[in-house]
Amino acid sequence: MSVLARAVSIVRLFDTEHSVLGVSDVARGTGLAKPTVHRMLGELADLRILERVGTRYRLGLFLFELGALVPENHTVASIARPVMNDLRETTKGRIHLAVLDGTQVVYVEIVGDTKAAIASRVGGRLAAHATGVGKVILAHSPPAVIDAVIATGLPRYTPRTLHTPGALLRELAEIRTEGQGYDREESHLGISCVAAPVIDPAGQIVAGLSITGPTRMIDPHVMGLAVRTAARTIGRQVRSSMS
Amino acid sequence: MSVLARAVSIVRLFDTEHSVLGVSDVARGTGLAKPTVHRMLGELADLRILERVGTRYRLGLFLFELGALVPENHTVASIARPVMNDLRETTKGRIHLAVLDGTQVVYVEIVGDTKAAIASRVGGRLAAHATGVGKVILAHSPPAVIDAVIATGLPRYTPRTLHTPGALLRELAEIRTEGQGYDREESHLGISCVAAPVIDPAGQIVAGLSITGPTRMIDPHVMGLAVRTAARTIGRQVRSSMS
DNA sequence: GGAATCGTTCCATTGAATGGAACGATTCCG
DNA sequence: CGGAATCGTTCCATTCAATGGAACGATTCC
Repeated sequence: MSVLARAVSIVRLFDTEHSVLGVSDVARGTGLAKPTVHRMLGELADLRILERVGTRYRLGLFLFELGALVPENHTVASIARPVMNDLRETTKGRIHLAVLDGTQVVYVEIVGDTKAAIASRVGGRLAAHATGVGKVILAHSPPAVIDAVIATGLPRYTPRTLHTPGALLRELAEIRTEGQGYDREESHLGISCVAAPVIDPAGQIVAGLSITGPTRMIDPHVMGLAVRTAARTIGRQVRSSMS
Repeated sequence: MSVLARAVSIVRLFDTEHSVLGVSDVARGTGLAKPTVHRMLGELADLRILERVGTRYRLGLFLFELGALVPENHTVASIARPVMNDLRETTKGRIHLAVLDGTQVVYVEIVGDTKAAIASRVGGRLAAHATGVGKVILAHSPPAVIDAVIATGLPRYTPRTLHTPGALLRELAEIRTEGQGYDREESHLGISCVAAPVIDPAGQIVAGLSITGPTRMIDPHVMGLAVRTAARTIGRQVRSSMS
C-alpha cells in the first residue's frame, strides 16, 4: 500500500462525528501499526494537512484553503451564490447547489437555515437517484452515468424513493420534457424540493439547483419557474471548462 | 524528501491563476523528475485529490469535501453565517470573518459582493498586521504570537501600513481599550474596515469579524457598535474547542 | 493501586519509490 | 508543410524512505 493511500485513509477518518482523533483511534480505523500512524500524523501536521491538539489531531486549515480553490467551489459556487441568495429571499426555501460525483451528489453550496430538519451539509453527499438535484443532473447525463447509478441497486431512503430502473428512467424522461424535477420525500420523509439543471453555454450539465423545504411549503407550479430561471442565470455565467 | 512532502509540493502549485496543470508544468514547479510527477499525479487522481482533465490535472472534489469538514469552516463559519448575513443587510458592507494562522489571517467566510474592488477571497490569506481582523486577533493573542508577527519585518502593502513594532503595539493597546479595530487603507488603498474580536465563552480569541468597503462608506462610529455586537453574538455560540 | 490503554522511541529490515533514458504524440514556428 | 521543441508516457536497475515489532513511560479507568 502506497504512502499516499495510507495518508488518505487516515484523513478520511475525520468527519462531522469524529473531528478529533488520537494515534490509537487512527491505528484502529486504518489497520496501520501505531508507530506508522504516529510518524504519519506528525508528518501530516508538519505539512499543515492536520493540526495537532494536545496529543490528538484534527483537520488543518490548509485543507480549507485547498477546498476553497477546487473549481466547483471557486467558480461554480461563487457564481451561483448571489442568485441563490435572491432565490432564498423570494421563496423562503433552502436552496441547494450540488454536483454529481460518481453515483452521488455533493452539495457545493447551501443557502438558508442550516438548522432545519433537512440533513444536507455543504461538502456532504447523497445518492443521486434519491434527490431532486441528482435526478435533474442524471436527466442530462450520458447513458453510462445513468447505468452506473442503476448498478448501485437504487437503495431506498424512504418508502417513496424510486428503486426500480423503470421508475427512474421514466422519471428522467419526464424531467427532460418538463425541464424540472422533484424530490417527493424520496430522501427524507416530510421534505420535498423542486430542482432545475444548471447547464453551461456549451450545453454541458454542470450542477443541479433546488428549492427545498417541508412538503407543505413547496409549491412545484409556482416555484418551478423561479428555480429554472435561477438555474439558467447561473448556467449562462459558468464557463464550459472549470479551469 | 518524503512522499507526502512531494505530494503537498505538487498540490500547492494549484491556485486561482493556475487551476489546470500538466506533467511538465508540475515538474518545473516542483523540481521533481517527470516520471516521478507522472506517477504521482496519477496516484493523486486515483485518490480523488486531483482530477484528470484530458492530459492535465485540477484540484479534485475530495479536497472540497475535506475543506468543508475543517472546524474553522464547519463550526465557526457555519455559526457566523446568519449573523454575517444580517450585518451585510444592515450595513451594506462586505463582511469578513478570518482566523489567524501563523502570522497571516485566512478568510473563512465572506458575505457581500465578491466582485468589488476588495481583493479578499475565502481561503485567501493576508498579513495579520495589515488587516483589521488581523489586528483585533493580535490584540487578544499571547505576546509570542505578536512577536512572531513583528519578526516578519512588518512589510508595507500601502504607505499607510503600520510597519514599526512601536506603532503596531500602540495600535493593539488602543484596540484593547476601545474594543474594536480598523484597517485605514493599510492593506489596500481606498479600502477601509471596522473590526471586532470573536471571543468564545472560555475567553479565547477565535476569529476577527469586519465590515469592509470603500473608505467613504465606512463610518467607524456608527458601524463599530454593530460589528462588536455581531462578534459577541457569534462568540457566544462558538464552543471553546473547535472539536 | 493495579490493569488497561495511551502516545512515543528505536532500528533492522523491506519494498515502495526514484529518475535517467528512451519513446511516440502533439504543438509550434519558420 | 516539415522539422524542432516539448509534451506525456513507459521501463527498470537502484536506492533509501518507510515499516512495524518490541519495548517503554505516561495517563486513564475501574
